[in-house]
Amino acid sequence: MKLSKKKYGIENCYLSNHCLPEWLPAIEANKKIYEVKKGELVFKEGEPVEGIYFVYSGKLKVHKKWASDKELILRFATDGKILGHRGLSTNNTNYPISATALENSVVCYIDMNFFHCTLKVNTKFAYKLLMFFADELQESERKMRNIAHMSVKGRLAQTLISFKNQFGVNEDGSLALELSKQDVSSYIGATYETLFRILNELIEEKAIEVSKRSIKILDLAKVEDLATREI
Amino acid sequence: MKLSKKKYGIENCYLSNHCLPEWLPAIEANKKIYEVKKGELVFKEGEPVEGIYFVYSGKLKVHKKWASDKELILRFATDGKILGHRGLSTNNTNYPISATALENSVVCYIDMNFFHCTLKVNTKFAYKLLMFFADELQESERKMRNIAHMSVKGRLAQTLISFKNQFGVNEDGSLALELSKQDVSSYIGATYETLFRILNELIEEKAIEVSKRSIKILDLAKVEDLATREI
DNA sequence: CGACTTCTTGATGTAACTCAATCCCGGTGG
DNA sequence: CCACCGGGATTGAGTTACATCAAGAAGTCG
Repeated sequence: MKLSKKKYGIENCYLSNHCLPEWLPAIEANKKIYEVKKGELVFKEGEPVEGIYFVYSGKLKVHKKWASDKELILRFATDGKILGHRGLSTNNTNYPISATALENSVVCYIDMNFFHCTLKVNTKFAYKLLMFFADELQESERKMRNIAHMSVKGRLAQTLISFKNQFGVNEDGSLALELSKQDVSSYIGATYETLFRILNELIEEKAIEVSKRSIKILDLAKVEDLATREI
Repeated sequence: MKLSKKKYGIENCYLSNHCLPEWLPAIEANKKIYEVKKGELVFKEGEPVEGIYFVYSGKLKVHKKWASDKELILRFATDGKILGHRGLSTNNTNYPISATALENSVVCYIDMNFFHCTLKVNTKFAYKLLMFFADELQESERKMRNIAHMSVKGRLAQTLISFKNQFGVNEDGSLALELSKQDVSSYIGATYETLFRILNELIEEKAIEVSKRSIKILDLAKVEDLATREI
């Protein structure tokens, strides 16, 4: 991860979009823009929290380690999203999770001290962020219940629906998110092999179509049914 | 759940503890105190969000439904804690979870409109709440990973440790939280029978002692080991 | 073209769920 | 006071979904 030499504005950034206009110059003065290569780590679980990141472009995953080679992917972040906000806490000073770029990305870094100032000065932003956190918490707990009680097939169906909603589809109808099967399985909390078998089941049922790194939903009703029937 | 006739101050309440002193009269004027009987619902998943609650006394569980008879308990709330803050969100206007009293409790209700005002006026409180949400999110994601990858035994051990930290122990060393086995199993995301067997294993290993509705940790080192070894 | 991931599939193991039977205990009514 | 009842606690047996392991096929990159 290295400082970008190119100049980036502060247009497409959660922070600047919700701040007071008079605060923008301060942000401009304090931000740092980093270019992150595919596969590169933005920050790592256990490291001390130093700042917060806003995604300008690219795709990243937020994940929590497990044993030596396992992980659980908690969410994916694309442009306009926040990264590292889980480190926002006074008593816990280390990142509880890691963030890794899935493709070459550009992120905007804000020092934590300055960010805390921002929060205190921009009450509207703080309010906005609070709502964002409430949503994240809801989503997190929904996912937790699913992992606890739903079958892998149901979770996969839910994941497909949420990918569709979050990232949309390409012209050909495939999900606009290229993920390795490895990542998908880490996201739904299953092994690679299990995911593979379940994908095949769905293909046989003509519910989806898989090619290379992309997935297309053929029978949305069926997938939606699978995603909700067990709840 | 019915309005309390008794007068309650606003001392032991997350809201009043973190607000501007000059805002306290407004809170006083807007609060409603409810008495909740054991087993009674404070609010229910799916219902429209109308307000937020602060626990004065008692113990409650926050849970998410599943099928007809299953549930996942997300957390327990005792005095000083917040309830219903998951409903704090502009786009989602229904509670994503339910809250039920485990024993007779007293809660303080604040209308959501007034609460939003409070947030806008009391920036320090909003900030405090933001930190609280960050912590909740961390905890939620830690628990999610555990449910995804940890054995029931490991999760139980973690749960015992966290109960000890959150609720403390009685003079006799037993956890100061009386729960039915049903509730414990819903909290760790396992069935009643499985929990029972695992409890027995731990008893045979002389790690814990169980009587009626209380649990005592005998061998803390062992429980701590179980709680961390798989991570 | 060989080394090296990533994919695919089968075989096997097992933790945990499910269902059902029995046990235990407190309450209730005769 | 005791027999009876009901519901939670306990235990057992069977089933299943999923993980694990292993090994071959197929891309892919120098």
